[in-house]
Amino acid sequence: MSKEKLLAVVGPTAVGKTALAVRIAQKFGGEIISGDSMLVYRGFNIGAAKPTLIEQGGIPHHLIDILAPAVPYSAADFQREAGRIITTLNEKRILPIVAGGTCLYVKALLEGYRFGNAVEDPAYRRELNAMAALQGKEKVYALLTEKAPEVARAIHPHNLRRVIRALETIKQGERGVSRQKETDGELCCYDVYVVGLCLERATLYRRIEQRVEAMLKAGLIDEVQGLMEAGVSREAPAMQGIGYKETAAYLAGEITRDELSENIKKNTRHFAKRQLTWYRRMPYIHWYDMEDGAERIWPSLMAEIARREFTWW
RNA sequence: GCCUCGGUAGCUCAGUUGGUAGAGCAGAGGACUGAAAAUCCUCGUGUCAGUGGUUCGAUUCCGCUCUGAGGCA
Repeated sequence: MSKEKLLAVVGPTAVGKTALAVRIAQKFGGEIISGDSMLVYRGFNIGAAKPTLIEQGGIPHHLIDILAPAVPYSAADFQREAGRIITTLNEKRILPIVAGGTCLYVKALLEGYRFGNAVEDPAYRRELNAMAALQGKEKVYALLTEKAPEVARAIHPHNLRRVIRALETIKQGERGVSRQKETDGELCCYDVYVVGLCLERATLYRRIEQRVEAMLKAGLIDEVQGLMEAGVSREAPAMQGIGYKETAAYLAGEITRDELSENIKKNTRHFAKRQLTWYRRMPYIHWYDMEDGAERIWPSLMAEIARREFTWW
């Protein structure tokens, strides 16, 4: 059985993934699947850099605006839903293009992570978080060491999130966090061409700062205020996104307007840096340098996609 | 002009009762399998403003110079 065809566009935040993906889709008759943990939430637009209808250029976009802000979403959810869409599009002979910056999501999809069966357990998470707050993270880690020492050894004691997830899987009868993949020996479980867009660090950071200024000018503060007035809690998953948590802090009077702008820029830079760490572990990415603009890379990119027979007609 | 307090890592500063120095932030690298825009780990040599002096030894004490802030005229 031959693998399903897929095109992926990855790269650090603010590098220009969205625009390029749309352009490829227009050229090859594709549809876009967002690989982004924030775009799934309705009402989170400016801060999440969600493409507007105009920016979507008439191309169908999947996995955007599918959830209310308080609904949890996960890498496993993404993997399952994106997988279904890819299958459907392949059957319809439409090129699926996954574009997005949530590296765990994209990597899990491409490499076929087997997430296991343990589901999120909000009550248990709350209990363990409370334990950490009262008695320290070490206490929770000690619990994990007691139940599964070999699982504990792979996780840093301070990394509460991952310690809790490990305990969650054990509580549901699994032996720790899965490390399995569905690919048998091969890197990716799709017939995929992965386009990576890159910029020099200094250029990337400059673009990030410009984009943050643009978001503030476009009304980010009003957007967040509106969401909070509509009842979205600061604890909602969607409010953890960069741009949102800082603006919520500003609206609560915890930071100044200058600090707001600086904090969003700083956190976005940190985020971009973490993304780049993921990409170094994805050796199948074909890198294209955006330093001189998208026009420069367009011809060679087109040639490569055509060569891969991503078009069926 | 005089007085006071400063001048130490890219930034904000601590410190050395004299034995050439360290935090936070920034920055860099890394981890990551159902919260991931999350969470977590590692990395700090810099004419201690300059220059004379005292001293075995000065970034630390003293003098002078430059420089910043404040005060008095």
